[in-house]
Amino acid sequence: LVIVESPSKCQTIAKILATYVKDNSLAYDFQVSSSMGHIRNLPKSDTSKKKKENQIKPNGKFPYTIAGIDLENGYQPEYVLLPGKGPLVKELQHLAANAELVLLATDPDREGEAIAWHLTQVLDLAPSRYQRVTFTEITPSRILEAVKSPVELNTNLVHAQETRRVLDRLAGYTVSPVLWKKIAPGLSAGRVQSVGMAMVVQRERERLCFETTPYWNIKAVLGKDFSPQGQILRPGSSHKRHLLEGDANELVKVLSDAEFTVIQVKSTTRKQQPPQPFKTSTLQQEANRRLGMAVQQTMRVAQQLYEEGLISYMRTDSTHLSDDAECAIGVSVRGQFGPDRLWVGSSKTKRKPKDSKFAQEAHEAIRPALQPDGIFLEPRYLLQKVALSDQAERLYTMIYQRTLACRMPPIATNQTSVLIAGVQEGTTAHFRVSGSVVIDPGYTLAYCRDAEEENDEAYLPALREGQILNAGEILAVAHETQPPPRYNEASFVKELESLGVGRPSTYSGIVQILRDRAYV
DNA sequence: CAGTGAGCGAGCTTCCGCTTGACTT
Repeated sequence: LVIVESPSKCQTIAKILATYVKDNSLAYDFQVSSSMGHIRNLPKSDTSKKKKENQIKPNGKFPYTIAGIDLENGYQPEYVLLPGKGPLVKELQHLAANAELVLLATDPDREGEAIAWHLTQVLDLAPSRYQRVTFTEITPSRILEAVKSPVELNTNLVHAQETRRVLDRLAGYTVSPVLWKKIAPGLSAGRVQSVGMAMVVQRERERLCFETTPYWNIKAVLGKDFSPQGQILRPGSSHKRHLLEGDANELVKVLSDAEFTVIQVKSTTRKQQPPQPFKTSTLQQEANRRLGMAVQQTMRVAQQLYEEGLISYMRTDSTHLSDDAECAIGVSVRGQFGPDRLWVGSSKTKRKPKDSKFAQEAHEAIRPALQPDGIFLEPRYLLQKVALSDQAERLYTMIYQRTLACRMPPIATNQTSVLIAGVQEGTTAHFRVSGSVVIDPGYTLAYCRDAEEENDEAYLPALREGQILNAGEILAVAHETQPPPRYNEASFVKELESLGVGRPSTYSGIVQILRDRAYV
């Protein structure tokens, strides 16, 4: 009996194992089943009987209790079956009893290890009756490898999970009742949500104490055929100069008859590396920015795509791609953009996946799923295969394009920066104007950049050093300093992840709690 | 005697993280 967490994996794994049994690589017959995530948890609240017991403390201590945790006895947790899991557990018990050996194949992360341990308890498995096996990809070679080389159940991980669980309850169930009493019933506090809330509060405080300050700088419209709108620089510096209104107007007057000369033209090539494959947090951010989807909506649609066998697992903190996926990317990129557009890079230049230091990497990156022929389904054939909502189609297309782009060359742009001096009666003012032109679109052929990123581009006419420019209009332009922006769902999730707060399966839930309980 | 209303007491809210599908709006 093989037990995994997600039922959608069962059939795939069963099929793979069956082929190995057929060619005698494996000696058992296999049955694959799933736990559907966790099977046990701390009780939501103590039974009234237990509460009464706890009210009278023989040792005279203040009767303080936390549901499901024995405070007097080394914080021993009490576990109960999750509501509704009874029939499933019974079925697993039955299967386990009739199986020669139980392979615990839950996810190779902290929660997965704990689920495996809970299974040993609930299914009453002696150490000789079970083995722990792990794999991060559901491919024939990896599955065979895993089954042939079982590992020890990692009790350190199991303890870590239990500690996490107990601490979360201790904190949440201690602070929340204070809020009911002091503020309003039904409020909540916890290790994750309160940190998220604090982020929002802190940002709002920064905004409140921010003093908007007006400033001016000077724009010079020069030349006949073009109008480079340069920014005036601080004397002897390459930084933009911020002026007071009076000084700005004064300078406009002085410069109105100035002679403008190009004193430096600097051109550099800039390369921008392709992005990393999607993981949950970045998918949520991009779907929010590009498709205008709420975090929760993104996850719902991604779940549909996953169930249709169109994308890999959508709750992941890894940007790793399997070898099979790399091959499929090669086929797609070569087919659509030509063989020279596949960018393997040398071992030095290749961008290594740089995952968050909090990542547990139980799964792959979020990418298109491999079809039976070993390649990705092109977005244009998507609707022929399966009926999908507009949103699902757009999300799949975004994932497909991003996955290809990750293995394509960097985008190269030519950045030109021109320094112009305006001289009048001994006063010299330096202006700078910059432009950028794409010389090699690189990965943007597959995955276009944000409108925001493209805004940086500006056409610049050919200019040479020493060239005299015709003075046109000189303007003082008023600006205001801006407070830091409020979070949106995307930037909020990004910040949570970078702080290591929450997990891929909970990002959307955190947003939901803050909204539903009207904390924000 | 039926209906009304005051007063009282009991029970509930809450954490985080892993999974679906069975529910209702």
